[in-house]
Amino acid sequence: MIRTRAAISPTGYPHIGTIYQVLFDYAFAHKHKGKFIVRIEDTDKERTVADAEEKVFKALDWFKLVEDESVRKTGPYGPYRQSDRLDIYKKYAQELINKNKAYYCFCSKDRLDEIRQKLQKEGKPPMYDKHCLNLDKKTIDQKLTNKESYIIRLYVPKDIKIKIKDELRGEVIFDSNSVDDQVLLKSDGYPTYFLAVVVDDHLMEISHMVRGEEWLTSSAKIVLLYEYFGWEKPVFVHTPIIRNPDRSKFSKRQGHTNVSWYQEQGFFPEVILNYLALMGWSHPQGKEIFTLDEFIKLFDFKDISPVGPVFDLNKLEWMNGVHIRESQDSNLKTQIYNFYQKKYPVELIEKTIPLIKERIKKLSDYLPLCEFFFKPIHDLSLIKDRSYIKEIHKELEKVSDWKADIIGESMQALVKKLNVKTGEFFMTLRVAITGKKISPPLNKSMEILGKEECLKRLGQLG
RNA sequence: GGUCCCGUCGUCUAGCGGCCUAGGACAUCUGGUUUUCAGCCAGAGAAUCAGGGGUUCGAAUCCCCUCGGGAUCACCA
Repeated sequence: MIRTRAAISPTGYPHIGTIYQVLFDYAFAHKHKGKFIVRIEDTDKERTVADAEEKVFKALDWFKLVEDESVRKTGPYGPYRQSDRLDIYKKYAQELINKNKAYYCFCSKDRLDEIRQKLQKEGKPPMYDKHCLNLDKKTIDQKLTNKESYIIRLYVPKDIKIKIKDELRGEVIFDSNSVDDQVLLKSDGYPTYFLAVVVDDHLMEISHMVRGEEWLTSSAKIVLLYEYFGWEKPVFVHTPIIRNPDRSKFSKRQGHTNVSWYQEQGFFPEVILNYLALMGWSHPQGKEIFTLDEFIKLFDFKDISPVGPVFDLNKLEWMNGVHIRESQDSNLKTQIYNFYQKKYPVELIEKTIPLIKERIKKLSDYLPLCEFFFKPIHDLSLIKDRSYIKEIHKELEKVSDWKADIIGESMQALVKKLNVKTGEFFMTLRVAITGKKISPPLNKSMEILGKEECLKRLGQLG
């Protein structure tokens, strides 16, 4: 049974990188008729944010990357929130102590800071000096009965090689001397990430541990823990991390990392997924546009390239534009209507769709282009020559059959009569009607606006 | 700094020893359609496959070194 999981730490807004991970988890699980689980990793009390959990689920719903098991959709492996599993971690930490694979540490934070600083000064990696490793049993018991504050550390032996097989990179070998005696259980009784993931992934029977490449270095600790417990390891997959243009980790300083931004801009979730899928993975036939179902069918971790891809908003916009152009008009109408909180009359939006479909790349492009349909916009500074606006008004009054092509013919005739430049004339008319130099096709727009409204707008200028 | 990962057009990538005088997509530029802007159509430029050594009849593809970039080194995840 294939079981993948997203380990979500509820510390803020859903990150686009998280969705990137989840996409792979979800696709792989679905491809193999397995299960995709969402686990809330809230073992850092300081950083946990109250409504972050809810936001994550909302984001997953938006993308339709819905999980099979989670805190809100309970299954046989719960609880799915780590803060609800504290007793479990304690038990397993104790097991490691009993096996001599972990040990109590009573060092003060000050002491730890001290040795860290000292090592750093010497240019060495800052690691714990195993000071408490060899405390005798009596001392430990005494300290424990005295209720001294303690943590539990992982025992990492000297001079061994720790091997991990990564699905994308093959075998990666670490020297245990460069692996720190990681804290497993904190003084507040909460586990650290390392203990918690291993215990949970095992108990929840996760078959593929998919996480970002930033975790690769620390996977030696994970491997050690699996071996200490005597548990079968999952398949390790370290996916590339999305990069900024300067190739550093994708950050909000250089890009838009919050899912909410993409929602506000009017990107479509399926398009974002399509785009994300193309980062590190490519369709066997070189297709760029495909559905999630198609991706699921074709996807395999083995085909992901380990190179960290730079996020290209340009291409995403292009894709979103393609999606809009390929949408059903009625569907697009509803999308726009809802996007603007139903503020604008849906019948009017419907009429404008054919005019703007090829002109917008995201839903938020709609209003700047179409606002004039809903209210008059006048910008006199854009009009060079207002002298013939009265003529236009007079001419349009005569148009009885208010249709785009007839309006157009009448205006063309006026251009000849006035002997002015066609381009200039229509630019004047365009600005008079739409308030902007860039607009949807003019005649059609005028038809939609209606004769009365058009004459009114011209009247106000003439 | 130690350790680990990575390195094909500006960007995403195809390529898995001969089909590569390196293909596609986005972006850029040019022309066409045109009453603006898009869209569409046509075309162009753009990678000495990071560099240097090997292996081989033959290397973007295999090996080694160098360089470059990234990640990580918390009682954070």
